[in-house]
Amino acid sequence: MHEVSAVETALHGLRTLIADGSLHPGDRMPSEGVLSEQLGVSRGSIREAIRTLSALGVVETRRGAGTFVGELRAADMIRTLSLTVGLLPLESVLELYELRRVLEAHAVALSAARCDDATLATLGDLLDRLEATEDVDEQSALDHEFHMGIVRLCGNESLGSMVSVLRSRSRAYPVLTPETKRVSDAGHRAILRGLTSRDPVAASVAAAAHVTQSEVWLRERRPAPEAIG
Amino acid sequence: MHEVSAVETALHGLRTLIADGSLHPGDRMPSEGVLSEQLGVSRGSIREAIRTLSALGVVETRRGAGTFVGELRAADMIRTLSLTVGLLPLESVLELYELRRVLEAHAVALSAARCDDATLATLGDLLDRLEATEDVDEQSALDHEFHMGIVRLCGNESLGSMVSVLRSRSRAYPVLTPETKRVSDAGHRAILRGLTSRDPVAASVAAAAHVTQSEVWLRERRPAPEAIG
DNA sequence: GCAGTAAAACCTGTCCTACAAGTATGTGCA
DNA sequence: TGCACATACTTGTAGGACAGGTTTTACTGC
Repeated sequence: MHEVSAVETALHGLRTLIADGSLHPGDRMPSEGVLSEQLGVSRGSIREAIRTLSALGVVETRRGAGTFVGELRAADMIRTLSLTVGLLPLESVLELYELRRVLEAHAVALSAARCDDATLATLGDLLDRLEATEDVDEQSALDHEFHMGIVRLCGNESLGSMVSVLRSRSRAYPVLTPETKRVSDAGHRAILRGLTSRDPVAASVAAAAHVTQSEVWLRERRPAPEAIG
Repeated sequence: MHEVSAVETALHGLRTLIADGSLHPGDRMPSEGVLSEQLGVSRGSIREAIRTLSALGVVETRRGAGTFVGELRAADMIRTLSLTVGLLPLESVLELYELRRVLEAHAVALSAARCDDATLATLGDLLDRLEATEDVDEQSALDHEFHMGIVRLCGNESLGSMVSVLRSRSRAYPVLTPETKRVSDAGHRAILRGLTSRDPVAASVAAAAHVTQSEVWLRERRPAPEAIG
């Protein structure tokens, strides 16, 4: 057998502190110096373990104040994927379109049963502006706002977070041209009609078709990706 | 504005090396000492940045040999979530059941159109053994093997990885009793029938029902979770 | 007594050095 | 050619030191 590394020891210790209820969401963890002594590893190893948990959305460190246990919500942990999806090759992005299609369609179906008139009006305004503008950046921003505004209504934060991650990567590829934009605009209206008539199936089908259309455009054109902020 | 931290500098530098094509999947990265000099930060900061990327499944470190760029597949990055789902409270787990139901049902539908007779025979053997044994640990292992054996066939690694993550957490809750196991066994047979008849809809519906059944049992009993390895 | 301020204690962020331990490389001998 | 060994290189870990934040404490002036 091979020796257990110091960082693994630290990681296990920190995980246990959270898992066994010694630390609750929002609590401040013991300082790095104290943890170093308690777990019997150097402060550097403690810091590397904390970095790992921080990258995964489990803890959050504030300089000078301490390291705090996160809210331990699934949405937060899923969100951490957004830092890495930007490194995936086009092949993987196309693979993720299948996840996005299924999840976004489901989310829209849920939202169709929950949205109110005020929200529908807001979404309609977004589409009006989206159809009016010719600025590509503004189009992308409005498109994202429209879709995420719907997904946020679905009542499942994890689902919304996952869709957000999947969408963030797709946004890096500019597939909208004057011609494709007309089709895209029509797709948006179809989704909104489904929501307005509180028809989950119609809205869901329209969303799935919309995602699939984007995927087809991406497969056809395979443009170079733009950097993600 | 606030100064950019050293670790952020290192993280950005490493990310750029991968994103701009200087480093390809499988390549060995420059040593920590070289990176430290090139990016102008200490070796400790380089190590923390590498830890972050390692936690997110982007790079892989082998002691004495070096740090290597991962395969940059979405499935690998999704898999990193499995280290943290064990920390989620029951409330979040129930939220994730919705994702699992949608994704697993979709995966099973895809598998129904792709599976061959040999695989079906293997899956049938698994169910025979699952129905025969009374050992809880073996039941859990066989159940997992059956489900993942199906999901792996779906042809989308990301989807399979995501379902695997979602299932790993559910497995920590022992909801199987002699009574519920009979229902569970029947559910497994229904899924297998759908696969055998190459009927994606039947298989998908059976899978969704199976997941929902597990969720209902969990909501009713709310047992204490068992530690995940 | 109270408010405000200054000091002290504390915490994370960073860099440095040193060494242990694992891996790959190259060299020389048989 | 093939094997054994020494060497260089790489990651893993520990410890010390200080900078730059935040929180707490204590003190001063009113």
